[in-house]
Amino acid sequence: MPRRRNGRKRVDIVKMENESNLQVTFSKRRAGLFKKTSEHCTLCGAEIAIVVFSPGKANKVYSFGHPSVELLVNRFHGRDLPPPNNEGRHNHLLMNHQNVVLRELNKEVMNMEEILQMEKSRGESILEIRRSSS
Amino acid sequence: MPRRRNGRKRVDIVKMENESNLQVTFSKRRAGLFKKTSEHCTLCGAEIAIVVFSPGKANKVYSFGHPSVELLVNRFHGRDLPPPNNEGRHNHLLMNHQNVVLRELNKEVMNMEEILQMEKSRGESILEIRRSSS
DNA sequence: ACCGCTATCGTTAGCAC
DNA sequence: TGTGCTAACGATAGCGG
Repeated sequence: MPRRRNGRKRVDIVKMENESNLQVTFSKRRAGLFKKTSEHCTLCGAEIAIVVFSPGKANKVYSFGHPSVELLVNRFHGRDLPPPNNEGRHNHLLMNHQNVVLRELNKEVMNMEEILQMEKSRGESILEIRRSSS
Repeated sequence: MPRRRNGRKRVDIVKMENESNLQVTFSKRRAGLFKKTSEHCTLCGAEIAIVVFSPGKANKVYSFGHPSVELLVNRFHGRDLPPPNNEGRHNHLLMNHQNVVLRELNKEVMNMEEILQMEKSRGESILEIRRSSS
């Protein structure tokens, strides 16, 4: 007789509290994430770099990149890496780049605010329809 | 009368040949990948940077990073950024400030992503209710 | 090109070991 | 802690608009 199990339940996307569950979930989902990343590369011919730091004290690093993390990160920066010994120059370039990122993030926030507004009114209009058709 | 559709079929993980299908799949799977990445961050408190270049001529770049792609990539390279001279120190302080701003902005984006998701599923559940009550 | 739909496939939470 | 299982959940291929 096959023993009935409960199976999985929905899980809210909020920080997990239970430490040991968190570890298990971190491992499982990290594996899934890397698999999906690799599939995305192969299926679509996309070039992807991903770097994951584990939570907590361990703070181990896991990475995957095709063709390579370095190459893609350099291309992301739109330049070759500066010589690591020239600190001032390095920081200046980084700061310039951070300004760009800041600008882009701000744009992102603005876009999302717009989308959110649209979603809200969509929901409300549906409520309107329900109300008026009841 | 509800028309029966075929639904999805298994798909081998090999480079897709059909260009237009590839574009669609790239968009859909990229969205899924970023969602999973963001969920991994939130659920497990992991720190993740991901950079995706679209295939073909367009070669657009999509990225997500928490706290930020820069910070994580720098940590990945094993070089923290503390220069000791005055100018460097000045820049360093500025950069710390910018990192704080980046973190805040990223949090904002993530919060909004969450809210947006909730709004979306709210809309969908309302649609469900409408469907089942009609 | 983009969005909505849904049958089907793929991922994973909760257990048991 | 790690491996294996499976019901249930979530992602998405194939269509239609």
